[in-house]
Amino acid sequence: MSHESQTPSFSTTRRDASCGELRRHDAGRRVRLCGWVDRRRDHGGLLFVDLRDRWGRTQLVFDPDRLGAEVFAEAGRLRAEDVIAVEGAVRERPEEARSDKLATGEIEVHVERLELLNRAETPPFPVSASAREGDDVAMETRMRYRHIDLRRPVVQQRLIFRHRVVMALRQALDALGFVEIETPILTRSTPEGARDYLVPSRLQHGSFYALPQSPQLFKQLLMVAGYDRYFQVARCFRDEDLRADRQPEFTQLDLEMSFVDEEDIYRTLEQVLAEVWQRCKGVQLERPFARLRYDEAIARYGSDRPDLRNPLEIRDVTDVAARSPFGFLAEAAAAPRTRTEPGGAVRALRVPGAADRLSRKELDALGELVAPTGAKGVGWIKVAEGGELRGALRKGFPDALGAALRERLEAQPGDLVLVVADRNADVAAAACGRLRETLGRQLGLVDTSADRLVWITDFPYFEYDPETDGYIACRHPFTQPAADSIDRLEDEPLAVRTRAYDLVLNGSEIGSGSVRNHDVEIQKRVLAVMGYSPEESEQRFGFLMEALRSGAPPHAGAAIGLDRFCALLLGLDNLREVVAFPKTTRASCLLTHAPAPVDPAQLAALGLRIRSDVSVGE
RNA sequence: GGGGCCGUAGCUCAAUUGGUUAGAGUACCGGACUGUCGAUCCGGUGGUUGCGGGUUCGAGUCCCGUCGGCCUCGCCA
Repeated sequence: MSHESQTPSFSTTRRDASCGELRRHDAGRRVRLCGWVDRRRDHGGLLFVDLRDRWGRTQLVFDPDRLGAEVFAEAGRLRAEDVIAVEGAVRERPEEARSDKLATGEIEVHVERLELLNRAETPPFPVSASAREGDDVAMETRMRYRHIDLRRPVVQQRLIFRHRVVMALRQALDALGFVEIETPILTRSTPEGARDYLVPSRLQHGSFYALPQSPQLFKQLLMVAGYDRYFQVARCFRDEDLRADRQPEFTQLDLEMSFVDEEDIYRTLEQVLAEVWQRCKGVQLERPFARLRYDEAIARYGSDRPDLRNPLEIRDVTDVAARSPFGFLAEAAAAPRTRTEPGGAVRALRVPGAADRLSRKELDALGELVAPTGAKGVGWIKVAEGGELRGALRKGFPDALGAALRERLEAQPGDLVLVVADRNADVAAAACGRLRETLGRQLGLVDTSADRLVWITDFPYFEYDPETDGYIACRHPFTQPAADSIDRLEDEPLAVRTRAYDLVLNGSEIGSGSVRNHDVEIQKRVLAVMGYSPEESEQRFGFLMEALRSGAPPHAGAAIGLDRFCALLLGLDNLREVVAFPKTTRASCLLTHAPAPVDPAQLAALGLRIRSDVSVGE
């Protein structure tokens, strides 16, 4: 899984070595070891105990011929997870008794003295790595006994891997002149868009701190303060519903630089991440990373976080479909762009050689797959041996249209072509994106042998919000609008693009960032588009505006979702696997039973009273 | 807030159409065993089937409620 870091010396007052380091050349040494009883194999007249710590396992031999009867009897009473200290002689194992399953398999320690440091209750589930496979312990049980779960070698390796990732990041950033600075946890609400966790103030009844959703504003203030290059391994809090890839508190690698543009952020992060791959996975990352403009990503992959390991690509066939005798094709193609609608489109996905790989039933099921995107259905055409088209949709592309379609898609005999038409191009794109993802996986087209990173750039600044008939920022509103679209801020907000970027790894967004507004006038105009009056802007973000007026350098930054990043690097799909003390989907900690009711006196001190007539969520 | 799945021994699971005394592996306890490494062999303990109610001659199984966990849509970068 990972590269061993160098083992430090374990010589302390209680032990001479860890359980993972003794080798054949240590034979003859007298050593003291400490650890947990991993497993014991009791032969009556001879007793083996595997002693475990986080560095490995070492076989202990209790031989009554070399041991007092009392000590041997004491050894016989050892049970899994008892904590012991032993002293004995390292011996090379007999040839036939060597084990290649253990790094220490060539030696064993013949115990002469045994000290039981602490007796352990029978654990609720096995800690030993050599427990039977396939009997995965339920996450609920693991979280309830997390201190024991965390003792399992697989879990330890994950957290240690995470540590190595963080260390690689820290060292790489330090080498580049970055300064790690902590920002407040008790702060005030920042406009990140999520619900805040609130902390009541004892000294000011009725006022609340908010836990930060990110250090966004603080890091901008640090740029204003002249700190040039800042980073932080920052805890962030968002009080929203949970998912496998979402915890209520999570960690970001947060960074910000002054006197830079996008390119500097790209180069910096690429260098820092290459360091992580190098040191944590032993892999040389290809640099620079790939780049895609947002509209290009949507057009070719139907997603703003495409998995580039999937070779399938979407093509636009709107112009061909516009001439189709099929009404739904021609109408979708002709749907006009309006103030709030992007216009219609017909998109096609060619799946090479797949004409015979999907059954009629599977093809019909694609419609359901695509339904959540709002698409009405999926048409399909197969390219037969002679090049002629097959399937119900072929009549929608007669004669020259069929040829045009084949040419556009570079379709070969044996190919399957999936077509989605919609009066909203975004829907057609999203539907094709889903088809691409699902078929790529289902047909085994995704090349999982290498990690693929890609920057997504040139996002639209605003999104139309039908509920308020207004505009909301797609990213966050402190991003600079792209220079060549800034004039459209007031008259055509949807045409404005941001200087924001996402970093996508194997189809998952692992980070995002932007070039910030350092010009207070532009910042005001952006907030105005979002419906903030100058007074409101000043009231909510006054401290930022003030800072921007006080000598703010041009600055830009980014943040990497560290938990998700580590999970992806380890090929895990649940953040809980890389978080030491994770929470459930209801945001409780099964180990500490947080959140919990508090003493009435505590509430009184805060000036709070719990109303029983208001249910949760109201 | 909505949807889906799940809850049986410490753990991982089984239990026919609603049927009689709820089983297995492992863990645990006891015994045997001097080269094992998932030790092996023999024996044994262990159950409020999450909780509450209902239907039924009869409920682990069906229905309602509730608690908890997981996944997911909304929400959230």
